[in-house]
Amino acid sequence: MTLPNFNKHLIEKGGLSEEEFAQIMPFIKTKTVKKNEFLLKQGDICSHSFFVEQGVLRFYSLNEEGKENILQFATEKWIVSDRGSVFFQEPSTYYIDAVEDTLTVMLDEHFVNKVAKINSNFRKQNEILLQNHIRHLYNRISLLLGASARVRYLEFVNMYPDIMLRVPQWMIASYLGITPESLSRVRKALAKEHFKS
Amino acid sequence: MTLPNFNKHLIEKGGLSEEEFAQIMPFIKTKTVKKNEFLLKQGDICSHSFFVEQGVLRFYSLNEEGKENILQFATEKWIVSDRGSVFFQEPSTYYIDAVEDTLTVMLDEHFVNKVAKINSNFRKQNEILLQNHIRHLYNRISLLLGASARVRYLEFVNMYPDIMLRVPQWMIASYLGITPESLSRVRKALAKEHFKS
DNA sequence: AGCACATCTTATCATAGGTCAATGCATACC
DNA sequence: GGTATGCATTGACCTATGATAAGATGTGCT
Repeated sequence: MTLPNFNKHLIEKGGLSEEEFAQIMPFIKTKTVKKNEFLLKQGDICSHSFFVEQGVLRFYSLNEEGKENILQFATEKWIVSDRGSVFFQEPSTYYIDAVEDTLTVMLDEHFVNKVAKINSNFRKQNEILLQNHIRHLYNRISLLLGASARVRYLEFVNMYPDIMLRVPQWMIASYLGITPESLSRVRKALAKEHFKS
Repeated sequence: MTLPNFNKHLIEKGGLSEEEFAQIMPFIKTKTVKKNEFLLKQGDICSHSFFVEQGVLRFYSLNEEGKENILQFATEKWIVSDRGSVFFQEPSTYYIDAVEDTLTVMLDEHFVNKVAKINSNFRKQNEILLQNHIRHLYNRISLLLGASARVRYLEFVNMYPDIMLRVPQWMIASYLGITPESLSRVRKALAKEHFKS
């Protein structure tokens, strides 16, 4: 099995050489999930992070009334995980399932350490990704605190034009914290304005 | 100058011994900010993280219309920072100022490395804090996506009863993503219900 | 081809929360 | 002691978004 995206990621973002990547390959496991199948359910202990080699995943929680709140999408070269659950070995309160048939690379809690032994830069590179992740989360919180549905949508389209095209609209609505109907209205209004000008 | 909270934090959460802590002390710098003074403004490069020894800080952004969105409060033993700005040495888009007169310990980007040299567990402990932080952010996003003002307020009170008592109500409203008037109404409704029962 | 099911749209109505303005309290300041 | 300032509350009104329900469109499955 060849994993071109995983390879690229570790080389470009992880700072590894081709040879170092080859050393890692024997240890890695992959997992395929079909559309709508789960990688993680509430109550499970999340034993791995999932690198998306090909496909789309979603990471979400359910509130008391059963409403889904989508926290994150992941397309190629993204990593999703309930980090808390992996790290602390506690039951997760989240779900991960596949939006499309997806091929993932399973990364266990020792993955970073193992790779760092091969190339010590990797730890640093990994920290960069973590810090960037936190930045994104702060940015997302800012938007949720202060911006209208319309602005949130525009930001989303701007930030993730690719995801726009691959996930159904009602999931985007969930990611934005609005109903599908509201998103439909927002889009209609935007289309109208655009047409006028 | 003695820093009992900083001491406790590094020993209890960082896993250091008293002796190791003593080794660190010579390198640390503190900074005092009066109420309403700034530690960071938009456009600055955030050169330090700030550990709160005594007092309360707030971390916020301003949107285009000048509305403040409070991302975080920090009381004793918390660390605030625009991590992205510290890490990547880029201008921040955030503000940090003092809600009360506050004594902080300034931690530069090498702090973790320096301490890790003295006690190698520290890196791990630090990662635990980071992971916990991410967990909190996810939880916050879930609430903002799916919960009413009332539920968000109740969660806040439950999670941070101490902060409740130390910051003005309009700041809590900002943290919750609602107006002070709305928060006042939510509180009124809750008080009424409580009285009935 | 035809049916079942998903998704998206549209319309109507309901409501949480925003906006604006006035009032009442504290507390700091002169 | 009096005045100014910041904060919380309240009321009247408004608006964005939610809820519900009914089509419209599309797409996979048999």
